[in-house]
Amino acid sequence: MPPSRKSDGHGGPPTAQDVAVAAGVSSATVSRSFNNPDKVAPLVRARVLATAAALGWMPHAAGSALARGRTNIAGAIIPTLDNEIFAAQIGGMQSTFSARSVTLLLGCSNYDREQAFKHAQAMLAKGVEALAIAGEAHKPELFDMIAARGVPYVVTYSYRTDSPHPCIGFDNHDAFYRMTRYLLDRGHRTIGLIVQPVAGNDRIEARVAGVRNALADQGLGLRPQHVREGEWSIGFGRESLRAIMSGPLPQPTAVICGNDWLAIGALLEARTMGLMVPDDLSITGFDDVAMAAQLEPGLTTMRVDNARIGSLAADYLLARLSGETPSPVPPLVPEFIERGSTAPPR
Amino acid sequence: MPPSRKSDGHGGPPTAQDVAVAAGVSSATVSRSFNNPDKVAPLVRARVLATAAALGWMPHAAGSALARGRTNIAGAIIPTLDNEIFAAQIGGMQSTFSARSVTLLLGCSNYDREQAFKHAQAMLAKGVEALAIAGEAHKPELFDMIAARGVPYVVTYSYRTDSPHPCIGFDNHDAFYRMTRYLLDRGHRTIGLIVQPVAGNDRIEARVAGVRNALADQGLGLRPQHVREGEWSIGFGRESLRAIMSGPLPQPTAVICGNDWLAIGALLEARTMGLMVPDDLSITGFDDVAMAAQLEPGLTTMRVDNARIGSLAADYLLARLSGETPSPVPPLVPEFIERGSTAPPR
DNA sequence: TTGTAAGCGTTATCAC
DNA sequence: GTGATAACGCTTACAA
Repeated sequence: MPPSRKSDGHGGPPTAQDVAVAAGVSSATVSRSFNNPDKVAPLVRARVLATAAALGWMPHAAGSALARGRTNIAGAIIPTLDNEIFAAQIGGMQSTFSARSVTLLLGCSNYDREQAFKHAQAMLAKGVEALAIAGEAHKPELFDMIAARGVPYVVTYSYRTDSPHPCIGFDNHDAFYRMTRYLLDRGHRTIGLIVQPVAGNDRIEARVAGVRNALADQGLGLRPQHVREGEWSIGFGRESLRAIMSGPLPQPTAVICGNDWLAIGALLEARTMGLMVPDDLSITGFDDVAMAAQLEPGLTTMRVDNARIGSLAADYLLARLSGETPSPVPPLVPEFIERGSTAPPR
Repeated sequence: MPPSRKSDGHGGPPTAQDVAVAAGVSSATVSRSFNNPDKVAPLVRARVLATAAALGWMPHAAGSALARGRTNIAGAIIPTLDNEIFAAQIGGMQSTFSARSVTLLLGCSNYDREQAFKHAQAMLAKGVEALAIAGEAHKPELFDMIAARGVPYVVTYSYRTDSPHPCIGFDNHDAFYRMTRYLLDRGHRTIGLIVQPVAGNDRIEARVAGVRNALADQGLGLRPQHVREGEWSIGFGRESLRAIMSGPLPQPTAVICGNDWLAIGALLEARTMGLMVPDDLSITGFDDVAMAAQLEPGLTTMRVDNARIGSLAADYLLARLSGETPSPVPPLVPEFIERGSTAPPR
């Protein structure tokens, strides 16, 4: 039988008080032995530590949170873990926080503002001391609530120079502007676009705007029949490419995809349709998933260090928690990766 | 300026006491208005709710945890979010917990027992009321500690009928036994194996044992030069297949892979080497990732509903928390998916 | 129906 | 160097 059950008078896990009586000291000394080791006689401390270990005591966080006014809990709200970019971000954040013994509360909004708000509320009630939130397309009440509690926060994945929020991420508009410019520079004039749902997703909105603006700068535009919006999946990529390439003329000589999975679908479908990539059609993705380099031809795409976004966010928040006023984190710059799926049009 | 800052006497977020004075009631009534609405006069309650909303009050979880002895926090420990199967599990768990307003604390062990133990310790200190732990290959102290605190827990992903732990997952041994039998039944006699690192991973260990036992039942075995163990990645799959197929004769007519990414690597490398799949070589995977169906030929694999593992685990733990003694959850059965990457040997 | 008051487990401020 | 003791914010008998 484990020593901590029933061996004390009151069931449940042992308290500092239990340790105190067992060690023949006061509960204050128990607390000090752990939090202010220098202020307690070495011998006494050794005894306290030993009995604490014997009883399997660990300080109950709720009590200490109340007394200290600190919880050592941070929260992260992301749309979904199904997307590996968010999974990687959480992984990076988790490990950075964990190194400073901050535990991470996780909430997934499923791209729903209401759920995101609920999670934020629950987390603030749990006393999170810092909050990382993916994207800035949220209910204003969410940010009001955070501000009202004075909890440091960051918005991840978005980055606009004129954003009212501290951002850690990259400029989605700029990334897709660059990608579009790359294609324009190679001579493409008719370009298609396959993207994730725009509604309530400021990152995708920015990407689409980036494409449109790059085209507009050359006096060009997207034809409606060349634009497809839907769930990011290989399947939707395939279906969209077929729709675009079997629609009315003129057909695009290049298709920009909102992420690699859409692009991989497009690439595979192009192959199925007997189109030569990149000669008949250039295709670009985003994220540089492992598969992007393995296809034949390889996928031209852009890479972002997602885990780094997470750890940068954690670093920033940790700095805020230690009272510092960290300088704004400069935007990450997605790395352009040119592979075989792009070329000048025939 | 938000109403909750400085408008009260003491800085920081408003407390139930602040709401109480503002509404002209006692703090007990504030608490009741939220937790026992029937026990308070409708008019008073309305007033309390209104002022609480006006002040932006929400109960501080640490206080209520202390008073109630309940935290409404659960913890999950997984190896890594980089693997989509764990990400999916956490997603399912998160959403089920969240529907019952339990928030989820996340810890990633990076396949390191020590880290897993540390996370468990930190989580217990935070007062998690339930714990889900991936796999059962952990320090015994971890389970002792959990038992000492009387916290309900489940082991996910593993399933052995004789496990001392409540398990929610599938029988890894059985799954790979079946897969091997499938190949044997089709006439394969020399089979290769490419798997993830076995050390400290009971699931992979079980998979390897499943393959070996199915072979042994036919008086066969794995030749050392046909077995490769390393990080799961397309790259390692490629490299391993090349090593196996360019090694000494006899070469295997089928290669079993520990997951789909290894198998996809093997498939691509086989193509590069000019081997015909499935005629020259059969290849199998595990997980049924989206890409598995898209390759040419499609990958024969097995599918597990990972999100379901997460939500079943959450359901089980929630039941335990409401004092029930849920009957053991039967093992999930991975669905066998036959595609073009397997055939009888030439 | 409502208020009073006693905890919950910890830490911090005092005295000693 | 150590021990009382008073918070911390909330819930819940128990009284009124």
